[in-house]
Amino acid sequence: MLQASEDRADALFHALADRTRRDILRRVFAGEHSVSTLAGAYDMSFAAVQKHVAVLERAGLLNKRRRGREALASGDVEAVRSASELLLELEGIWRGRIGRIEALLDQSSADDTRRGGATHTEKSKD
Amino acid sequence: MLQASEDRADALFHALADRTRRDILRRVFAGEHSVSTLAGAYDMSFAAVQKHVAVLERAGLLNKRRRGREALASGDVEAVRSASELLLELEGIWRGRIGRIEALLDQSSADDTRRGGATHTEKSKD
DNA sequence: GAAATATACAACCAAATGGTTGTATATTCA
DNA sequence: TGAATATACAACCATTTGGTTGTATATTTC
Repeated sequence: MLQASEDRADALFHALADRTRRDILRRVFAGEHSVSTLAGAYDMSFAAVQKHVAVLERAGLLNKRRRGREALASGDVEAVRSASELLLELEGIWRGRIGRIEALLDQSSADDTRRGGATHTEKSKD
Repeated sequence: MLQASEDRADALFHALADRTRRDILRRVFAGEHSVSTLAGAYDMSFAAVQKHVAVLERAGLLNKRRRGREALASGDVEAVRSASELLLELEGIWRGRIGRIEALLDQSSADDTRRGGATHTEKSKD
């Protein structure tokens, strides 16, 4: 489906909407950290932190690589840039790669929310 | 990090993490819309859309003004800018990491005695 | 004044979220 | 080899979320 783009936006912003996850992001953007190391930084169980890391990974905000028994996580700056572009797109500012996203959103918001989405590419049919 | 600041970030990203709310935002950034008009655009109850508008309003992403019996909503660019800055902060941390890596690579040939500091404003390579 | 319209909000419900503990499976180390 | 470590994941639980319907209150409009 073409709503994949909206699914991705949902996942991105949802992942960012938690302070623990944002803090994890700051750490993994500064450098690689194992899940254990990250878990040690918070007052919650290892499993809880592991779930936060999984949410971030599913949103594409971090990548994991394996080194022996540990999983090293590092931030993916491309996903952050995607989020930034989505914000610009909301304001109605279209530039760079956003033009490509536009075509997708144009259709997907019409499908997802019925009755045509709020695209700024005037298709006026009010 | 003040908790109020994190609360605000939570609210901002949470509000953005729903496709209906993002679609509402696109509309109210394009121009003022009454809650009724917005509600008419989606396949859900008026109350549901009203709640979405309330979430966006609490996050500061839109403002409402009263005109007679209707409430006109319009987007607040400042809130979107706040969200953008939060994302830029992450990118900035990432740039710092890249800067440190480059500094280390430089050092490996120079065999300098001095260890690099945490924050380097290095050239970005996009 | 009565009816229609626009908003607000409470109460309710199913599903998702953020946490927990427990178990299983690799991998490293003594 | 056996113990400790690192990860993964299932099952469970309380709270939040996104939707519903119903009711109340202004404001237009007829």
